[in-house]
Amino acid sequence: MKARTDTKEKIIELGTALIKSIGYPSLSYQQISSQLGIKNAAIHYHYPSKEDLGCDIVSNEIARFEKFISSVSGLGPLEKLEVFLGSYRVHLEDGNKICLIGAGASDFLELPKSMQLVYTEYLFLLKNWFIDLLETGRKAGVFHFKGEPVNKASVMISALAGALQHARLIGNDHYDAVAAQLKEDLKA
Amino acid sequence: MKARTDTKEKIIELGTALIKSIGYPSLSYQQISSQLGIKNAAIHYHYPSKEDLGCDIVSNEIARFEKFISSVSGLGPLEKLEVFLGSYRVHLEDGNKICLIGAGASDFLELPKSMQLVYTEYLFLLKNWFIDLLETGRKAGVFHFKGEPVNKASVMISALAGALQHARLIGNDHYDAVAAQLKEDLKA
DNA sequence: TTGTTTACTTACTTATAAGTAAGTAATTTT
DNA sequence: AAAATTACTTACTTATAAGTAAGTAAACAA
Repeated sequence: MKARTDTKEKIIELGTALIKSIGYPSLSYQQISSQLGIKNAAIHYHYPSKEDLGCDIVSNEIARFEKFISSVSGLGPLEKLEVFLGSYRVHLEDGNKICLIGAGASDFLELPKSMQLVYTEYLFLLKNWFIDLLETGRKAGVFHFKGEPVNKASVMISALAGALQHARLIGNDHYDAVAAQLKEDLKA
Repeated sequence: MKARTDTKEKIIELGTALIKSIGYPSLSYQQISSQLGIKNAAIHYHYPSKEDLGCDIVSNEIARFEKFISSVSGLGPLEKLEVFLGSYRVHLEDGNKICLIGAGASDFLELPKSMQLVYTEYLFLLKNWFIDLLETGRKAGVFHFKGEPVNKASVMISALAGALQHARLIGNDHYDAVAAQLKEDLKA
């Protein structure tokens, strides 16, 4: 097996899971290589530096989110929100992970500039999608809230990211309570 | 200077700031000792292991929060909320720190059991204070919201913790937008 | 079928981390 | 004044981290 492998994809997949579990600074080539049954240098072959790997992990997650956006583009505001909430909740059952943005944000000051830039791009993308969702939903009479969509969107994305984290300390019910209250608050 | 020093207090203070900046796993004895002008072993004298230091930092923050609770006990619900929001916002101006619970939560799976337990105790304390605040405020007709106080409190503490983190990526305005919207949502 | 590229492994370097043992000087206690 | 305690420093150990240089075997291209 010297050509055509899926090692690079496996590195990204496992690297993503590890950052969501333990964060970028605690992520080591050792953990990836041992779990994939390869050597450290094999990772360096695909990603010369840890920074390269980190950037590709975030970029990959952006691409996945863009696919998500397309895939729900035909749905109504309420259904879009439900799908998003569901995909977000998966983190909890999958080893009490947190979302990638939350993980990147709490390690932000330790990240290389290149990673910071990609993370910022990712959060803007997410926030804008949410703003549009709330704006469209309100115009359609599906969502009800005070103030500007941008401010409500800010509350919702930060509450969901924070809830995943807090759930680690006090249990998954905390996340469900947050998600339920956010939906309740959007009703008439 | 061989007796009666305030080195231990300085270690706690700087250690707290460093955890809020870069997180517990990235915190090193080296950074503390160099900034305080002492040697690594001096920290080990006061805190034999990093785990001891970590636990004391969180315990110390709990004690500080308990003092905060007492200090605002005479205020009305709205004033209590304002003081809390203000003290929370300080993190932003102070080198884009995040709150200690948020920092601990995102590194939770890397922490020793002893630290996890103290963090859990801290979050329960904070959440319960918030629940009581919302419950009292609603009975007094100051706050208005749907659902149970516990759920609204969950949203608010997670939104604020998440907002401090997200502000690192997209600017401090994000936190202010979250704080403003949360207050707006509590009005009649 | 020879040469080149791909996808690695082996073996190494350098840096930094937590932690420890032994020594020391000032202070405090007896 | 002597003994003990406090608050360190010096010097060391062990572990783990990212990263690199050189070698190798399979696949593919010419």
